[in-house]
Amino acid sequence: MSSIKEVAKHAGISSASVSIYLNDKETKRVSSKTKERIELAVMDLNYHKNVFASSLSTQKSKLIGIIIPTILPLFNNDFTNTLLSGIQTRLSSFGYGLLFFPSSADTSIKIVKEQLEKSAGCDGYILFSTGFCTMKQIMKNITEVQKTQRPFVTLNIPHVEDAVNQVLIQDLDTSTGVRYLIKRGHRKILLLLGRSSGEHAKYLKKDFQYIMENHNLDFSEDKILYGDYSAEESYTKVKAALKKFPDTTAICCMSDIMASSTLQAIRDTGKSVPEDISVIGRNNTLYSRLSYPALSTIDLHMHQAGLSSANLLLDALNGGTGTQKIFLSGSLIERDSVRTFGRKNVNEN
Amino acid sequence: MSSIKEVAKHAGISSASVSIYLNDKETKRVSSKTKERIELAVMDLNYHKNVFASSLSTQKSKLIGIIIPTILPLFNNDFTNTLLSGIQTRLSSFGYGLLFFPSSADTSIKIVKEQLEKSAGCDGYILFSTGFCTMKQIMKNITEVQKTQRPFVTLNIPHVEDAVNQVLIQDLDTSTGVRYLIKRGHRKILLLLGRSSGEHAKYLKKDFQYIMENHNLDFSEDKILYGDYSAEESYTKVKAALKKFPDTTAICCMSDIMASSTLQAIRDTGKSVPEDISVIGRNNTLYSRLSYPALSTIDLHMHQAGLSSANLLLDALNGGTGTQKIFLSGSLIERDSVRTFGRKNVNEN
DNA sequence: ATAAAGATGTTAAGCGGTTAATTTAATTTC
DNA sequence: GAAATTAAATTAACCGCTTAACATCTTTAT
Repeated sequence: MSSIKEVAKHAGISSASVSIYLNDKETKRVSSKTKERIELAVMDLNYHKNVFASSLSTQKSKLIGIIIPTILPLFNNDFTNTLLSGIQTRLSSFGYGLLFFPSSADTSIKIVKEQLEKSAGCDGYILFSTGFCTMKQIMKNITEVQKTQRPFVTLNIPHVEDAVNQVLIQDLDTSTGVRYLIKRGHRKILLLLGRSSGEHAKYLKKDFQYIMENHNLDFSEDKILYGDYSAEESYTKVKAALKKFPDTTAICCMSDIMASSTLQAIRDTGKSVPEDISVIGRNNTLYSRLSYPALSTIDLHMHQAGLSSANLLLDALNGGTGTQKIFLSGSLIERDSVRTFGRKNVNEN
Repeated sequence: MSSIKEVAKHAGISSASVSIYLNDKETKRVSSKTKERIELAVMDLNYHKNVFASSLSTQKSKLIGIIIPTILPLFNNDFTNTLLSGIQTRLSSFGYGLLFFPSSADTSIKIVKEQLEKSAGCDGYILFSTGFCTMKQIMKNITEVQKTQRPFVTLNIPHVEDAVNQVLIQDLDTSTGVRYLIKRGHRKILLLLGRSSGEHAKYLKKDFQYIMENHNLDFSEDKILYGDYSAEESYTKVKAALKKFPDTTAICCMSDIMASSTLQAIRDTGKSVPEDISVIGRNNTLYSRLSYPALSTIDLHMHQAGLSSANLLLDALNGGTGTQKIFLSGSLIERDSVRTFGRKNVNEN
């Protein structure tokens, strides 16, 4: 790897001139003849600026660290990928790169610490949360990122009081889906969640119970299924539950994949969707569009969430003062997997 | 951000000792009392090593640059995501981070140049190709990466004669799928590709034509459909093609998503799969498992390809000499979307 | 002709680590 | 108790780039 000094020597000038020119090709501080000579030397030596030296010197890296407290493989989760895609789209157009430095530590906090450690020097961070994290862990994670003194944004993390830039995805709760099913006349409803542990799950359970009891509908713990976000597990759990609760008329799923699997499970027990059982998914991914019947689902606008979080970060990076909280709410996408059950009661909330 | 000097001062020792200890906590060159003092100072000052300074000094970054010649959003493509997931899994466990530095340039070569420019200093690279690239461009891209003098691996790129580490995904051609359909008695076959331009498309077309003609089956250019890798476009194209070729009995698709969409298109023309028309997908993604009927598909083992490419890179990074080419071949996954047509002719190749 | 202004270059001190070489201190050996 | 050995800590050069400050050379203005 040739250095700026070699380029300078090759062009017969000082490295300062090279640096000045390379950082601003329109500069007036270098004559056009010299510029040509530099260009030539750069070509001849196939010079590439050393990013680390440059970052060290300028204290800017044009790099954003993505902090995801999980030990699971990345890029393997539709939900996260959509967020990342949005983030990348926006950040790229402003010249920022993305840095992923995974960790193999065993707790969410240790993971975050290690990721921050390894990516120290980034201009900013985007902090994710995962279903695993408890609220305590989330708060600790936020504290860790704050220690870097760099701008950051949280994504997929519940609202916190602190002065922290946040993009908040509403309708992470069950209410939209469940209320919709109730509105359509369903009373025997099953809820298919991802994992049973973690802050999010706790919240969802409570929420579901609240809604059901509020509408005087049957609720019991075992009407909540845990599909582990996987197709297989969801299939198994739904099939078992349908045996246990054969009068079920609707299933509210916390992901399109799980909903798609639910479709299979229902089909394989000899019932059909939506005639016998209605199903609603979540996230409006391709899965919901491609499944048969096409799934009604809740669009969480994850791509937009990614874009928005990048926007917040860019604001902060450009010296924007004050913290922002962006609330995104989901929208119901009606397709073919939900039917009205019994008589319509349109006015119910 | 506190520096190593501040830590040293705080601990009352020289920065060299701090550096030595921090890089090897078991070192004999620092006394245990001093170690404690360093630990304390690090805690007090919330010290994080500056990655750029460290990389500059050691000429190692523990970073792998991912070079993907596309201007499309990343993390938005099942195919690439699966590869990335494999790569990340393996590289992470060896402490490497991933760097994405997208570019907005307008040609594949410029993109690669810009990405390399911005990520100069990475320990190694993984070079992707995309459907857009022609063979010429691919070769130029390889040359660009070679110029960095760093270890690199190509992924999703056709075999090249040069001494380049490559993971080659066999069955990128149509033959497996088409031959399988022929073997099952189909003669009126449609091929659904992604894009019509680029090296890959050219190859696929030729391949298809060869197989069809070799089996004395009807071939014409318009039996090749281009779904642009998207669900919508595929749907439209398949629907139109079914009108044009109503006697079609099988469709070979170059992605599960496109196949899934094909399923819909067939359903919406009043025919059923596999009774009237057989469909085969490609990549064995969740889409193929979750669709109805479950899609027969060709598992390309993309996750393994990602792992393998990381392995190659790690070998090279550790001074491994010689180049390796890993060939991965796909396996046919038989599910419910293909039926035997007419009489079986098992012995046909 | 001379001062002022403008254009073009260079010098050198960082940025925050790492590490070979060296010094200083503590032990061991005889 | 002096010499040799080992342990512990330090010095200072270096990684490659940036940039404030300074130097030199042209122009332009007066």
